[in-house]
Amino acid sequence: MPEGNSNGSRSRAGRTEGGRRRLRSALAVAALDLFASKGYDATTVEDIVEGVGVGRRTFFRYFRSKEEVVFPDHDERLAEVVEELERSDADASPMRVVCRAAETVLETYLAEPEISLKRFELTRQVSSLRDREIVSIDRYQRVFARYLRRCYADGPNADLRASVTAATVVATHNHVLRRWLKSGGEIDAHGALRAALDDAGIVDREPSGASGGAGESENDVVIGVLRTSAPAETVRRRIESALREFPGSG
Amino acid sequence: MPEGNSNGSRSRAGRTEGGRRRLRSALAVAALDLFASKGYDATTVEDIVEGVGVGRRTFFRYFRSKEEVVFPDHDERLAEVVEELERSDADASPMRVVCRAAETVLETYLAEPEISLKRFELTRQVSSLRDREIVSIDRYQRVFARYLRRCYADGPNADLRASVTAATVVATHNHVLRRWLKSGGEIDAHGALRAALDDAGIVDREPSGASGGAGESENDVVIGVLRTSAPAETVRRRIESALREFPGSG
DNA sequence: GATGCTAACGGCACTGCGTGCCAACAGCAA
DNA sequence: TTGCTGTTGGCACGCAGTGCCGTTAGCATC
Repeated sequence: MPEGNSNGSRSRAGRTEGGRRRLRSALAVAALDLFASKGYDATTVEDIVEGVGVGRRTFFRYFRSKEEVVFPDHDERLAEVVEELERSDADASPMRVVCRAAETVLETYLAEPEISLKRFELTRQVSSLRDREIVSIDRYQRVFARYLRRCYADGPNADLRASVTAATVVATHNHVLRRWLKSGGEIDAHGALRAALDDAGIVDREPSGASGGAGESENDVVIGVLRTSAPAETVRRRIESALREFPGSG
Repeated sequence: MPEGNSNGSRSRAGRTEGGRRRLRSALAVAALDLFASKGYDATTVEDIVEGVGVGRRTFFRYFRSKEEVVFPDHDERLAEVVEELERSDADASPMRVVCRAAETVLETYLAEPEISLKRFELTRQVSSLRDREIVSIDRYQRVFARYLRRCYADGPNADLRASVTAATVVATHNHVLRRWLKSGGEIDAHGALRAALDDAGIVDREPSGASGGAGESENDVVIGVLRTSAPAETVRRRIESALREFPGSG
């Protein structure tokens, strides 16, 4: 009789389906409450499960680690982004696709502001959680880079261009997210992201009339930045780099 | 008599100064050897200290954790970069300073190729070590961004520009480092970094004659990239962004 | 040479995370 | 009732990392 539980009444009811998500949620809520009240390090898994009335072993069946309870279903989120990239229109500008994906990521934070803000507070205080978040952000960046690398596959310096572009988009996303978090979720994050992507020199908006063909490009003005004293190779590279921003040329 | 050590003869010699570094090095070597031979996870701290003939407790006096033995004196390296940025010429182009710093970081890898390559092999196999490296790379990026933020302090969008530039430089550095590691340390990493920074559209080279003054800028040609259908605000931003690349205008 | 001080080391015990294993139990089908 | 499956709790275990204390080497001092 392993029912030697000091906790008398517990709904040991069979959780075939919906019960699992309820319990998972209950564990997460209890954990975050404790983390906020007595600190992350001072909170043991024992403390968490005690409040929910469940065994310590069960906790690790719902979360791989104590840290994961702070970033639940992060894998699913990442998988969603991967899927979004994979099913993206092959004709669309890769830059635009990635920017959309960044917007999707931002959306996951905006969808539940109170949780995001609470997590932000936690990650600010606990270094191990901060590190964990850095790692998950890097996962997104990797996924972006992989997608872009495929798009650029035939061009020169595909790998470098993909890495740099992914880094730029992610850095911009993080900048906006940070501002949103620091504002307590007040500012218009979507608008800020659009503006920031624009400021960062990334083409996000679809050109007004054209759909990516080369026919309308006569209206475009190409401007680059270089010195007349620069070597010819540099000039070539810079112009190539500039041309990449136009759809249909990548 | 807690000298109940099964290990009979051990040089319990007094290590006042040089002995510390020797022991630290011996521990690191023993650890890396074991990691390579029987795997990181399968190697316990007990195993490591056993070969060196030292107590388990002592290991943690030399390394804060089992992971740190793979990335020794990473904090010092970071501190060196911070110092390099702080004592940089205030008149120099911030972009150039950061690129130099990235070169310094690359140099720390090139200085001891066999260790870097061994560590690369380890981080490829062990996810926790990979995560750890991602975090330390992010530390550099943060330091770069902080420096650039100060330089851009008076300009518009200083924070965003600093973050994006830092991300770009770091991504470029990582790209080159990765290629160097994958080549087994064969390729010319320095040259590759210069070329990559150039490809990524970053101004690294000092202009041939001028020293950053405005007097010589008549020789410069300003070229940007935008669409004629873009709103006026976008045009203004893009031109501003282009002008930033010239020394004396940031 | 005896004494005291400091720094490093070894060992021990302890906390806490994460895991493997097993018995118990609910739900369902035959 | 019997068998099968999935979930749970408890238990034991390995291991990382820490606090504590006794011991020892090295050095200065009397």
